[in-house]
Amino acid sequence: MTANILVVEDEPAIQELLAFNVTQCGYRALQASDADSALALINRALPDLILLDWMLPGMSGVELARRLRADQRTHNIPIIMLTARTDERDKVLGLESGADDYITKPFSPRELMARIRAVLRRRAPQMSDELVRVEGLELSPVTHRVNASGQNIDLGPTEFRLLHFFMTHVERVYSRSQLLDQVWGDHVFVEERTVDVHIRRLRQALEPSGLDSLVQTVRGSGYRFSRN
Amino acid sequence: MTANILVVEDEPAIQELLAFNVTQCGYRALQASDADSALALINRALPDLILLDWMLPGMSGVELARRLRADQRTHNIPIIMLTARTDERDKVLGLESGADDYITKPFSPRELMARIRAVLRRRAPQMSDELVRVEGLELSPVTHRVNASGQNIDLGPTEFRLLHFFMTHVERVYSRSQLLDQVWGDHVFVEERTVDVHIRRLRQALEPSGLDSLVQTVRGSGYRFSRN
DNA sequence: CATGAGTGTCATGTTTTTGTCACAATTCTT
DNA sequence: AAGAATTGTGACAAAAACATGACACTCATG
Repeated sequence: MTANILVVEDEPAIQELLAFNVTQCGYRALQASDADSALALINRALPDLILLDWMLPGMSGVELARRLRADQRTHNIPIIMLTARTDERDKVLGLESGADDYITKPFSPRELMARIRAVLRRRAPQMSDELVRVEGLELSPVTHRVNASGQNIDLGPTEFRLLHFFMTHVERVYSRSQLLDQVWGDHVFVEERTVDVHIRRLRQALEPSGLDSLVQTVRGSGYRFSRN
Repeated sequence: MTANILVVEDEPAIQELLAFNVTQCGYRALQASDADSALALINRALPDLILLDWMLPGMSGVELARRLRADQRTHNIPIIMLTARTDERDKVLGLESGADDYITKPFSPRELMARIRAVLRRRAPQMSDELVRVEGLELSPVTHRVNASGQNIDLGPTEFRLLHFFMTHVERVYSRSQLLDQVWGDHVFVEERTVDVHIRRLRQALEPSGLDSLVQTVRGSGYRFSRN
């Protein structure tokens, strides 16, 4: 879920600064200090975004950007170009390099982050915003509402995600740790029994509509969402 | 249904490049190289969007933008400002002059297109200047007024845009960053919490009419405008 | 140049959410 | 049936999310 961001910058201090800011914001930072090792890294672990320094030893950032655009696999990885200064000469090159955004040094971390988020958001594939229906239950990711045969049901964020997951994965049994991975995220450290508590809260919320029986416990294995 | 885009740029090479990219993307391109001929063209064939160079011989781009905003008919034509400068003060100026977005040279065609699409998309659902009515609330984009069952409500510019956006996007939940994109513009670097403050100001303004309950907060997700 | 409106940010209150635990209830083993 | 696992429940403290009020800054206007 967290995006991988590749930082390509030859000056160690700036590279570190960039990587720091990136990780600080919850992204994973990959680092390269020249175009060749960047290419190698890109082929190995396709990043979700590339912060690319304009000037690099050997192959320049512009050249690297061109190559990435030429390759089918890397064709639509967004690139944010880092430039030291905006001078006329660079303008012409910049128009064709295929970068998605530019940022000139010196830059503020906030501006950098804003641009990263903006670019990622633009690229973000639209999630399945479809209305999910199961057995008289309707959950709409878009409006963030749940209702059981007309009656509105309100849930806390976690219960909402949990129900959403269940409704899109009916019939199948999930262990507590699987649910933690899927609903909480695979990086969080919480007790497995916490799942029980949220299952209970979900059932409690569904109770007035009588649909709480959809949340079934499979002793020794986990939970399942299903009619029957 | 293809949109007309007016390119106002004095440097012939860049003008051509812009026009080329614009048509390449399926839009119709109109061209002008100074503010006066731009005005003439605008009055003749109202374009759907204007790409406006910051620096122009004679009347500057900023001045032209101001005039367009002052005129009833051109008041809501979206403008994307093209600027060579990158410092914060100019950015603010550009925005307050009424531009919907701006882009600094050097820019890539990709970036330009992304912004054009973004701006057009933003404008599209709002259609014309029709009076918007929701649940006893009336908002008129033309007169820039809001009233709740006869009682006039006055709002600051930001609250007005926020309410306008909400009224034309009822029921759906928007995250703070989405609201920043939609109401502020996706290039503005402001704290996400700023949204909270403006939500509060909007609620405060709606309170006397009791309609403040339409602005709902969805914990962990954002805000929603809706009855219920 | 003072004034007042409009904004963005911050510090501080308030409310909700959440993870954990202790203990009750249930089911399974022997 | 007793004991061992396993799951359900209610309570609670800590954390997170949100609301609110204050303040500084900018800018157009008089």
